[in-house]
Amino acid sequence: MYIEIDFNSDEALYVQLQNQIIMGIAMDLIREGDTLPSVRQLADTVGINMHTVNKAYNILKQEGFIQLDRRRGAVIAIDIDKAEALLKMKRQLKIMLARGCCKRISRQDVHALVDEIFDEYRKE
Amino acid sequence: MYIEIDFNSDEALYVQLQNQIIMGIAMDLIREGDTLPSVRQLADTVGINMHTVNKAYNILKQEGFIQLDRRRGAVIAIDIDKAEALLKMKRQLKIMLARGCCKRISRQDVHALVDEIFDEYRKE
DNA sequence: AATGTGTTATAGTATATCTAGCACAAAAGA
DNA sequence: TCTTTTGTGCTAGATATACTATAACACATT
Repeated sequence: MYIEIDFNSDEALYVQLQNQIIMGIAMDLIREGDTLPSVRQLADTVGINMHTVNKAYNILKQEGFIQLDRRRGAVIAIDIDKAEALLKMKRQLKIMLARGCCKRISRQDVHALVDEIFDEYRKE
Repeated sequence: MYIEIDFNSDEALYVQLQNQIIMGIAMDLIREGDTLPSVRQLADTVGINMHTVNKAYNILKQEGFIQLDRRRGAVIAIDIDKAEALLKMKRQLKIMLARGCCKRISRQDVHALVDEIFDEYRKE
């Protein structure tokens, strides 16, 4: 699994790390039980500071995507709190759809986008 | 149209202003041609600094939701660049759906959420 | 004993956010 | 005309966040 960082992005580095890892899980590039690189190793290969990686890992742990262990390092371990996840998604969708609505994006447009993206993710 | 600010939120004040105004447009509480309060007036009623309101207005202008005029103030004027809006939405959806996918949120769950939210917005 | 984990502490720099005050020109109202 | 209000531009300071840099710690593995 390759992780690419855009230093010119306005997104914080640790957020970019989070997103890449989460998308890696969704696309099945890494699975439950797989280990991520150590904080020092990932920091080296990406070219950023150890603490920035550590911050990303800690948030991922807090959000229930990985577990951190002194022996094994960072391990993919999804804590499925679907109700909580749905609430968060709804909050985000509310403002995203408001923006789209103003720009005349239809309900069908959104459904199409969702389907298109979902096709790249988990094949269940 | 009422605007409420949560000072305990982790969201920046100017972002909260943006979102409230955009949702106001989506819910048809304010329409094309309507004017928003002046920066000083809104700042007073909300209890924040003038420049914070000014920042929100300027971003809204840049994103094509309002026009700023010295005579009329801030006027709702949607610049419909649907293609651009779709691109932005897709970028956001990509990471949002990845998170949901990891938490076992199904395609149908998302469609239901989208419909539920859309019902509160523009009746076309 | 050496190495590799995550973890914590401290410090420094840079950027973002919010507030405050001032000045100016254009527009509106009395 | 006079006054007020408007958006705009500018500077400045306070606070928080982001990122980097070192260093050290506790634990497990080799």
